[in-house]
Amino acid sequence: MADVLESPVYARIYATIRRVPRGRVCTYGEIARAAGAGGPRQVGFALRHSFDRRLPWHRILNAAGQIRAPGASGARQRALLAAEGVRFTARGRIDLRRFGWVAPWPAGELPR
DNA sequence: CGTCTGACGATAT
DNA sequence: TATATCGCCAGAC
Repeated sequence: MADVLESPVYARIYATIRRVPRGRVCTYGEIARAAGAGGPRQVGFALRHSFDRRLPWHRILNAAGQIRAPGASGARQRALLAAEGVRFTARGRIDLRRFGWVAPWPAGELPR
């Protein structure tokens, strides 16, 4: 199990994702910044390889407020979000000004 | 090492 | 608003 996903950076990525509140959403880029990850694509990688990790993975969208999860996951994501009260625009996007959540402080650090 | 891929993001058009 | 392009970066091989 010497999985790369067990490294500290992934632990921070997952920890940050777990902080996204129900009914709110966050972007790949914001998670990456707050977790001190290499970048948005690393967050995508983390999610793609994270079955069964008790993560609110469906609350992660791209910077345009669009679902980027591939295939069936996309439809599932949309349903999960709708179930938490997140509303979509007519063209299937989410208004980040309204549902967006920004990490208050970087993972690992505490406010002072 | 070099090359390719991708659940990204910013910018130009 | 949509598409094209480029920058970015971890992993896979």
